Amino acid sequence: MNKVVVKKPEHETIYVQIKEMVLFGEVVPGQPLTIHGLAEKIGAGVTPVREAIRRLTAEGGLATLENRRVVVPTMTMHWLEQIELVRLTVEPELAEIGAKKCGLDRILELERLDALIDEAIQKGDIRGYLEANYRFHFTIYDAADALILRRITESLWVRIGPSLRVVCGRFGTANLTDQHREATKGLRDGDLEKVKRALQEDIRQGMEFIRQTIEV
Amino acid sequence: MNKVVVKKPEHETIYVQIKEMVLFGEVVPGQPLTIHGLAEKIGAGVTPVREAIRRLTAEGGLATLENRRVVVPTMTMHWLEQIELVRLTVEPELAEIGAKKCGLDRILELERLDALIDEAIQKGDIRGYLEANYRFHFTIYDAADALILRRITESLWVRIGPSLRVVCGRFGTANLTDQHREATKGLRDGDLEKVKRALQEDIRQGMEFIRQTIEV
DNA sequence: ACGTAAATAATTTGATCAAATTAATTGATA
DNA sequence: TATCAATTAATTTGATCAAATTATTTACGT
Repeated sequence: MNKVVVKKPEHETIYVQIKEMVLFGEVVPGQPLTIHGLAEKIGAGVTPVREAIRRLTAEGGLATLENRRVVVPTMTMHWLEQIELVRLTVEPELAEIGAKKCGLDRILELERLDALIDEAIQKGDIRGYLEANYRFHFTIYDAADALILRRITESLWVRIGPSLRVVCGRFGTANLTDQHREATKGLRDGDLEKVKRALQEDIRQGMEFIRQTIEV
Repeated sequence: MNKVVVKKPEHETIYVQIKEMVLFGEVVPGQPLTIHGLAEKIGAGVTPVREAIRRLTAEGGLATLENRRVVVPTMTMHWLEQIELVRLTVEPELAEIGAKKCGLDRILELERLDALIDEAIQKGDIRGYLEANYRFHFTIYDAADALILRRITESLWVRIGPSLRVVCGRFGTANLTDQHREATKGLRDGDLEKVKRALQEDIRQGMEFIRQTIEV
């Protein structure tokens, strides 16, 4: 009867917290972060915070300068192209595999998230939009049960999170086009190609938005 | 005149050390690693070792079990397919971009490494082969100057390092086919397509070897 | 005012240790 | 012998602090 509760180490939960700060636009490109600052904000010691930072840095969500300072990386055109290349390879693949395995419960969850996205767009709730959007995508991807592709994708999302926040601030949530309805319909109808195309289009549009916020 | 020497933090150098243990076959799939064990072996405190482990774990070179134990992951067929998919997308791309930018100095370096590879194969020097092979590939990739693709590729290589060591042990270095000569020739002649094809073939063969070591 | 060096402050870094967690061992019981 | 609980050992984890490193400010001279 034991092991019902597996208490996770603190560096694990801290990692998730900081990752969500990055993913959901609570930090801004170029923003410096200090270990003590994060530890205090989160209410934890510096040791587990350091472990969490190293982990997120390895995934590209943060970067350490030569000076040992930790910052939120700023997107460059060069990076954007690389990210788009891999996203367009991996995510439609993940979506196709995942769509095949999506049970009704997951489809219902996706429709719920779809509604959340619309609601957030209506309200202009940037954080809400970013979170629901993330959960929508990764609910499909998780169904694929493809750990490696999933982790690569996650490492690309932590890189674009802060930029998406800038996009929302610049253009407003109202202008965000929405391929989620198409994807959900494709799932309902078992039309895998439609799901795949919707995701491809979603990625292309998202990256294009970011491209427009990069000053030359 | 200062900043001539930027002293790197210990967790950085420890990270490199452990990564090379993984990349160059000094650890074996499934092998458990302890923080204290590594700290003692390396001659360092546990704190920087922990940071290094989190980083390498984020890249897939190590894995932490539910029990908080750190192990070298064992390859599965499922993972192999995902890794092959991404490798075949990213590495030929990196090779093509890199080949364009390869100066003579780099080509000479590649020919030197090519000779080292042959030598290691002759001697049956597994560690030497793995290291020279790694440096050969990443000398081309580094020329591409594409950070994101480079880091994705590195994260795939730390995943296959321990398996390659098994391959060498099983089949012997003598049976390793060698596409490096082809790639080098292509570089000399400015034949980018040849470089790309050689890399593709190299990847396919390497992954096929690993496939044969996975018990069903 | 301008640059530069010294002094101060802020931050990161690494060692240490007690507490928490997990693994291995022992011993008792059936 | 096998099983299970209790005990012991091993390991991870997180807080703390001094030292090292880097950033900022101050003081000084031109």
